[in-house]
Amino acid sequence: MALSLYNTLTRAKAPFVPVQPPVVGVYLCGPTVYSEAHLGNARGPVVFDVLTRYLRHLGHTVRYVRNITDVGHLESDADTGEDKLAKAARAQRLEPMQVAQHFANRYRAHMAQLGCLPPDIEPQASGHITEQIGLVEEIIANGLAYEVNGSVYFDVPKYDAEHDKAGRYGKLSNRSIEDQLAGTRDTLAGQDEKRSPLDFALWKNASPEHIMRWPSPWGEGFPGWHLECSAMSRKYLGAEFDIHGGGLDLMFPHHECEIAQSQGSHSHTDEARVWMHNNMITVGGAKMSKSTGNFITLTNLFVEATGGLSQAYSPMVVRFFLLQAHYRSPVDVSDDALQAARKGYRKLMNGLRLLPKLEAPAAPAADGAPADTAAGDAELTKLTADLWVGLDDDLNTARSIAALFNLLRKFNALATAPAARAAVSDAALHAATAAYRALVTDVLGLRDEPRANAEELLALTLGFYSEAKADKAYDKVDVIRAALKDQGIVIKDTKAGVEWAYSEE
RNA sequence: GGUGACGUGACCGAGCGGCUAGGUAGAGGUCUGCAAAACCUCCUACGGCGGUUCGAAUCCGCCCGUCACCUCCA
Repeated sequence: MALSLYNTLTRAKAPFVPVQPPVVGVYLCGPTVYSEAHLGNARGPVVFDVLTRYLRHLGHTVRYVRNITDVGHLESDADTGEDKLAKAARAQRLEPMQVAQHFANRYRAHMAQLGCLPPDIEPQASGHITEQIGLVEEIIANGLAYEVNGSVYFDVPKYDAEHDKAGRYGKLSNRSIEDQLAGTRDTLAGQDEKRSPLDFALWKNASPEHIMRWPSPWGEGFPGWHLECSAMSRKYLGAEFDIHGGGLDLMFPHHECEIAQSQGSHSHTDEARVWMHNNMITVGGAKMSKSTGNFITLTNLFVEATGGLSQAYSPMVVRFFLLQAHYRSPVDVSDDALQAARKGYRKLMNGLRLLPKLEAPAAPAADGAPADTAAGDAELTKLTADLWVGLDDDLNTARSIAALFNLLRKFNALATAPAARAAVSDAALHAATAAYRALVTDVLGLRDEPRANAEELLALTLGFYSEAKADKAYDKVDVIRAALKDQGIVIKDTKAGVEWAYSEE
């Protein structure tokens, strides 16, 4: 079976076929780095981390691009038109880039904790002003944008009329411009400069107090809301690449505008063949969102009981929790759900620890006769094949995880019952253990999080050492000394008692 | 108002017309110095009302309820 993905553009699942095999280009809309990331911000990166891992597992060469937005988006409710980064910078008396760097560092650290491999390219909007200006010029050259007072706007109605065939404005989110005109609010600053309320800014003129500004053919200003992703994805992945991802809340207007910019530039493409959108994380049934204050930051979640939860939850538990649901379903966070995820995750890790034991060759039968393993092997092979069915079906990690538990039950039975072990061949079992390990660690990206405290284990060992010494059981004493020395630890018998130090050898 | 989701057993969560989802919790059992883990068995389901069909959690209609987007947002 082959990988199928749900494409928002077509509203259907289709087998995934690379535009230019063997390379697969994947772009994920990254964070705006002006504040702490919350749990909701983690879902997309985790989902697309699994996607890129799985594509690589399938043999594709992936170029995974995830941007950092460090050119602040405008605050919707700020009458000054101040952007988020500038606002955060002013509040903390810092350079905007200092704010961006700080939160970008924290974001990367959090993503690493969550087991997300770093993207291959992590472009920053501020480093691609030239490309963005170039894109605006292309759109102007095509007659689909106009300048007013140093700002440039995309002409949505004109674009929509001209692109009847290539795809009207609203093709991604399934909206018509008529509907949108009926429901438009006109509260945004600079609205009066637009020819149509649907038009969106490609370039904004910077007011004198605006700190983040760059020179352009239209004067000093800063790029529009949606421009960076179009410019940077094209630079690093080409005018038409494979997969563009992001949260469902980015579908409109962000991704819709990206497509319009791409179609309206010299690219004339939908930017990506496949558009994928992960659903939202909710708390108490309501979407997690910075602006409403309804969120749990990753920092808090990882280290303390927060947001009504009974305890902190480790990054791997959180990752497992997210993957236990399908990415297009909403996920509600609750203490009960996280508790269940914690136990399930540990069960899976115990399975990982069981594998080496299973990989030992089967003991030969007492009578020397070869065992009949046909039935046992068939069952094992079926359980193993089932592991990938879910992932192939639009990255249904929930189903693959269910299959893992089914295989794990079999593993546990084999590990405790010699008769059952004899009923399967080494080859079939090895294939199964290899698949389990590959799915858990390589594709789902779940790793063991040791919970034991090394210092406490050491203290326990030193207790046994002291007892053995008191008993003059020097054979035990020597064993403990030697074992700890292998770990780089030396035991020191001092007048004050037993102590330890790092071996300096 | 427009667009789009969703409502599954105590909790979470798969399911895309017939065939065990899975995890957690609960009950009983095997094992066990105690305990844990593991294994076996069991227990609560498909919001409501109609319709299509030999057969529906799964398709259609209506109703009730929840949510998201239409403004920055993963």
